[in-house]
Amino acid sequence: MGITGLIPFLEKASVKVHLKNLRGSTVAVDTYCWLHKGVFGCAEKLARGEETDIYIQYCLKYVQMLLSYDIKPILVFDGQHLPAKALTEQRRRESRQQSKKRAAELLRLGRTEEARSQLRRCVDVTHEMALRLIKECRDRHVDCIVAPYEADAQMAWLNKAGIAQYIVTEDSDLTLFGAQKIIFKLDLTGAGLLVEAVKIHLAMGCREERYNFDKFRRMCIMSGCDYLDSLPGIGLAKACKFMLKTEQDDMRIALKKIPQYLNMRQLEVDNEYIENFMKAEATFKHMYIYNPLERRMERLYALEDHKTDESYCSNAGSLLTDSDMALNLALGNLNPFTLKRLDSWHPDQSPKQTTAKQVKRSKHKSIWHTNYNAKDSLVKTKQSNCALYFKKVDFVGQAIEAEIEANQRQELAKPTEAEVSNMYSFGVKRKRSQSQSSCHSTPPSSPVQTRSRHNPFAKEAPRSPVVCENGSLLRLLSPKKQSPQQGPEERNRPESTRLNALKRSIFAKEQVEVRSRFFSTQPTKEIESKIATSLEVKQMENKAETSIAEVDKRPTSPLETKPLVEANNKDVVELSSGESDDSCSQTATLPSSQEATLPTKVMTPKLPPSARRVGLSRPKASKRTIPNTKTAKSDDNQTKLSMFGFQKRPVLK
DNA sequence: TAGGGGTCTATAT
DNA sequence: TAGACCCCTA
Repeated sequence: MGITGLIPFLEKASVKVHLKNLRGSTVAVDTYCWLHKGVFGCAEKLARGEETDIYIQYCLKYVQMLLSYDIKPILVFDGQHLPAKALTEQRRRESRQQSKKRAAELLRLGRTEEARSQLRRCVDVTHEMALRLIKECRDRHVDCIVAPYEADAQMAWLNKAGIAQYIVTEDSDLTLFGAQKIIFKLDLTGAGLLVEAVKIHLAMGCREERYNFDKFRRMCIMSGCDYLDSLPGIGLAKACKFMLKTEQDDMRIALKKIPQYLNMRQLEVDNEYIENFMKAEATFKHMYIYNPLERRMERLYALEDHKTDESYCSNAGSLLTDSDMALNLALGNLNPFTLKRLDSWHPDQSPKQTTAKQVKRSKHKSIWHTNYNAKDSLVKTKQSNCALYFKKVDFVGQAIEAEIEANQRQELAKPTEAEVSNMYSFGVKRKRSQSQSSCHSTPPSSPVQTRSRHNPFAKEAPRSPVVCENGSLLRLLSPKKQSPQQGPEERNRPESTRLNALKRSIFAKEQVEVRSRFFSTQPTKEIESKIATSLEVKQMENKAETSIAEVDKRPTSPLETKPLVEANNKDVVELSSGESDDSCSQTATLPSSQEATLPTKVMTPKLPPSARRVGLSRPKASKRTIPNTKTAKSDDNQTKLSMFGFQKRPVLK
């Protein structure tokens, strides 16, 4: 869930970063983010119960990338669910179960594309899958650690202890655990967005001397987090306003002033909300982590350091008294949910000469080494501009010099940033992106600013006039963006809007199926180059239309031309029969007997544009009915909260 | 008009 | 999980 809108909120505390500038450092990685993305690419295989290592390879690509920049990765995995999240997890399991049922139903109706979409939602990342990755990492001498509870707290501790200088994650919650340097949105080109805790006051809009981290954390909790829903009508902006106004450090007193300070007289802050707020704050501060140097569990911050009453820590996990069990959990040898032993690897035992496969091994010192100390996390190396300079990584078992040479050749052959910019710049601007880029406080590191897909954080570069300021080729070609039938209002729109509508209608007529967001096929490049040289919008439409015909004519793979496969009703019944989806102890896969129900790839009949939801507007039927909004919403909120294991919260009168 | 909140989509290959 | 988009409220 995270903190809604936190990453954009932290824009003034953020800066674009590239791994080449982090050489010699250690990075803790929220590995479930990678696993989730990796699983997306092979969800159908997993759902069919087929063997696949696509998700492993996906993660290893990132590991390899970090190593190639001489960065020591520490892969961190989630452990047990916190009691506060048990019901959330149950909800997720139910949701997966629902997706499984829907997939079965859709297959029965022959709507296989939609069924695929549902299948992607019903596959979960299990500890067994994580363990496969851990084993691969062991082969490569890459450190892994399973947190007793949330990986976020574990990574924040690694950062606090000086073991990891940076943290890589997609989850904005991590900022609340006190991590100092967090890299969001790391991509396979090595680019990411660095958020630095020391700059958070800039995002909050207050002077440094009036800022402290507690204010920020409290603001985030107030706006709604994993451990506490927000009060109705309170988001980040209002929470920030309140935290800047109040001088009261005792939140039990301060929170009661929310209605006055925010001029929301109808808001009621009761004692239950205040108690739950205190518990949420304690959860972020005092969650249990595993200290690999001392080989014991401890709290992220000691209770006495923050003068926290232990009674508030009921959601911050509990201490495992069996130290051997705690160690084996941290090593990944135990299933965190069932505590069943799955492996017996131990860092103090000499590594087995297991693998016949040729893998590159890192020679960074392991955090599990008995003589490891935080100073070992910084590896002194010379700077290099070559992104794939393997020499510094000091792998063994490989012809390194030859590889360095090959990689340098490859690096030199890459297009320059300016070339990439030319290839991918379409001049698209969405309203939100504009506002974000306008208040970016840090200058770009490169003299050539790009907006390429490879560098999504690059600012708009001064460049030659673009042909189509109003929409990218992507938007042009996307059949999802078809507008409703043109009416009288449509005719009154500005010319550019009408032209766009016309473009969309052209493509609707052509029934183009666009598969790649990046239009990587050859005909697409032709479209781009044609459009780039055209100055007349009308002319561009004609050319695009021609190009679409080319796209349509492109040879289709045998898989694409497979006839629609009728679903096997018997299997569908089995599929939807509600077998338990216990992600805690089993892989969330469908029985292999259901394989026949999943055709490899089929073309589905297209819905007419009018049958689709255009944009994201809510269907008429689902519009909120104003008079009942507050009561309905607060009821819903209370339900949500009770599912979190907390009591009902204050509602609007 | 700013901001909260609901809904939908992409994520990989 | 984040972001985009849209609708609604104060």
